[in-house]
Amino acid sequence: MRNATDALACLQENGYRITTTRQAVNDVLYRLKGPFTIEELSDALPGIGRATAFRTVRLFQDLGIICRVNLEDGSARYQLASTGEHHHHFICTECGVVTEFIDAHIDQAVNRQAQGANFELNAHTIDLYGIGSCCSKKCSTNS
Amino acid sequence: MRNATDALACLQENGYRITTTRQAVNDVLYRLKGPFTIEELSDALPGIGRATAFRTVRLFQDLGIICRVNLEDGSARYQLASTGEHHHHFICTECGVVTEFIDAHIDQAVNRQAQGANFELNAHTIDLYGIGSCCSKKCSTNS
DNA sequence: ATCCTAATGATATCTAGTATCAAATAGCGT
DNA sequence: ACGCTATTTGATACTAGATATCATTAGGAT
Repeated sequence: MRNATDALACLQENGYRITTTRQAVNDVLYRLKGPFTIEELSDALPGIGRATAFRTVRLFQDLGIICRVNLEDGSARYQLASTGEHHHHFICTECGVVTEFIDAHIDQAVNRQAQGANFELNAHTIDLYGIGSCCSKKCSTNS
Repeated sequence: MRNATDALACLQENGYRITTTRQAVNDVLYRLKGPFTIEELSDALPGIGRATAFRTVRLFQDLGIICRVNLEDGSARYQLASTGEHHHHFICTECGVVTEFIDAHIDQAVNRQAQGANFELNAHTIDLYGIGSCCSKKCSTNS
């Protein structure tokens, strides 16, 4: 899911209408880039109702255009699925920025653990919380 | 945190009073065993107010007596922290049972990944979703 | 251009969780 | 055992995040 038009094509392919609302949401997605709450998205789209913001986010999520990030406290953020692929998250607890990463070693270790426990693995989430490079400069005095 | 009385001792050690309410909550915790929502806990304790159920769960969580499990959909469940230690979760998407596990290999890989990305890691959560041994027998026909 | 269905927005509602505050009570000193 | 005081509790109201309802709007096939 690279280009802004891909999302629209994806809508069409799946039998959903390309409405001005969905185009507007899509535009904002590609402008925001970072993780956003639905409130933020809704604020960025004054003409669009809250319910529709939620509906559209859910639709885009179902279509794999955006992915949900669960924060430590249970609150949700969303962002463009930069890769449609499987990935994990660095979540900066200072500024909330979420960075995706892929790590084959971790995935291997996870798969081995699941096999060893006779667990039929369908999905897994790995979220790392801490201070990212985005904020570490400011925090050079801690610990 | 093995015995039901340990939780009460833990309360006392931390300067919290051992009230009948907290004892009742503690009893239910040890009876429920599996992961529960606060509503379920509240239902199991008719005499105890909703607000107190939430308060007590939070307190027990802060004391490490129970741990919070974030489900895929963002909803929260709680269960006895079988180890006070760092651990991860197998979450059975059939029956909702959560099993804890410890895996040094995964933790190592996570730490390496964080170091490589110049990310000051404070915490991480790893949740595996799939069919556990609790349910795999019933599902022997799938895939 | 017309028509039908999907999508939208306003609103009400729901759920999870927190704040408030008066009443109850744990547990201390005596 | 008794009383005192700070902690805890329950009822209630409230907030935030999200969904249901439903009349209106608009996409897009014809």
